Amino acid sequence: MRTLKYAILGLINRNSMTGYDLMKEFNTDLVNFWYASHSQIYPELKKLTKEGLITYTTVIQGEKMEKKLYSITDEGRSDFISWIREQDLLEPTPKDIFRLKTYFIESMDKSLMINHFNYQLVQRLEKLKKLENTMKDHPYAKKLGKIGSAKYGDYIVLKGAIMRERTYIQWLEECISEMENN
Amino acid sequence: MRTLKYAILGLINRNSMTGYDLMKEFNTDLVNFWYASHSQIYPELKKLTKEGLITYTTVIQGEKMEKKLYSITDEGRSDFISWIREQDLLEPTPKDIFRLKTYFIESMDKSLMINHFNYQLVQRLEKLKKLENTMKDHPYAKKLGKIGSAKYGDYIVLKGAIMRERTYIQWLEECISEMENN
DNA sequence: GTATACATGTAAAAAGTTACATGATTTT
DNA sequence: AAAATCATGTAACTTTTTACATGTATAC
Repeated sequence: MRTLKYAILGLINRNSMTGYDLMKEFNTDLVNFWYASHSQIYPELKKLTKEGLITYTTVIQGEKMEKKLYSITDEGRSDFISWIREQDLLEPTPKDIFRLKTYFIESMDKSLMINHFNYQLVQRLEKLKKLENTMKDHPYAKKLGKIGSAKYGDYIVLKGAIMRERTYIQWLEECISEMENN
Repeated sequence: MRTLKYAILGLINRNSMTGYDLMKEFNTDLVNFWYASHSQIYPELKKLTKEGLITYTTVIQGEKMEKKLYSITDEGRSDFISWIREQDLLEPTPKDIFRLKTYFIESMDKSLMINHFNYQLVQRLEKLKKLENTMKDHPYAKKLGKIGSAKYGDYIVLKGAIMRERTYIQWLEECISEMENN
C-alpha cells in the first residue's frame, strides 16, 4: 500500500527536509510505529520526485558538501490528504517472535522459560523507562500544546506506545509469577 | 532469521501434518503473532525437506487425491530446540498504519479524526469479542490443562493477545474522549 | 448437483534488511 | 588528529503479498 510513501510525504509536508533528516525522524519519533532505514528512504525519495509529489533544491553545507532539501508539491499534498482521509481496516496482527516461542513453551523446561521471560522483562522495562522520559519532557504533557497541533499527534502516539509497553510488561510479569507458583 | 522455518518446525514437531494443516494453524491460533499464507508455506516445506529437517510420506485421501504428511527429523528437532533456547533481543517495534495516521493528526479536522478513531474502535471491539470467546472455550481457562503442556503455551499467548487488544481499545477510547472534550 | 472445504503448487511484485561504498563537516 | 555526525547512494538478498493455476473430496 506504499505506506512509506505517505510517511515521507507527511513528514515533508510538515517541514522541508533532507533524506538524512527523514532518516533521523524514522529513528526517533516514528520508531514506535514506522521504522525505515536510509537504504529504503533514498530510493523512495527518488521515486516520489519522479512522480512529481516532491521536489528538491540543492543546498551547500560548509565548503562543498551538497544536500538535497525536499519540499512537497501541491500534487503531493493532495495525495497525502486523500490517504489520510481513508478509513483503514484492521491490519493483520503484527508478528512477534517472543510470542511464537512462548507458544511452543512445551519444548522448554521451567527454568528456561522463566529465564526467557525475565530477559524480555529487563529489556522492556528499559524501553518503557525511555518512553516515559520522552513523555516527561513532552510539551503537551506539560500542558503547553493544544489539540490540533502537530505536537498533539506526537503526544497521543507516545501515550499509546507507553500503554502498549506497560501491558506487555504486565503480561510478562503475570506469566512469570504463574510459572513460579506452579 | 528464518522465523517461518522455526514456526513450521515447531508445529510439525507437535504433530505430523500437511501443508494445508499448517496453513490452517497459521490462520487460527498463530494468527495472533505469526501469520503465513500457503504461498509461503509450500516453498518453505520444500526447502526444509531438501535441508533434511523434515520428511514426508504421501497419503491418499479418498480415491486418488494425494497429500504430503510431513514429520520432523532428528536433525530438525535439534535445530528447533537450539532455536528455542536462544535468548532474544527486543525486535523493532511493529509497524502500525493507524498510529502513523494518528501521528499526522494535524492534517485532519476534529470530526474526521473522531470518525477514524471510532471506526478502529468498532473493529477492535469485534476482534476482542472473538478472542474472549476463544478463551472462554479454552481448556486451560477451565482449569483442565497444566503448565508444561502444549495447551499452556496456547493459553498464555491468547491471554497476551486479549491484554494487548484491551489496551489498544483503551487507548482509542481515551483519545476519543479527550478529543470530544476539547 | 453445487457449494464449500481440501489440497498443492508457481510467478511476479512489493517491502524490507544487510552489506557495500564514498566522502565532507563538526566536535572533542 | 581522531571520532562522531552529516550526507547520499547502490547491490544483493530475504521476506511477504498478491495473483495465477489446477484439481479432488465432502457435505448439503
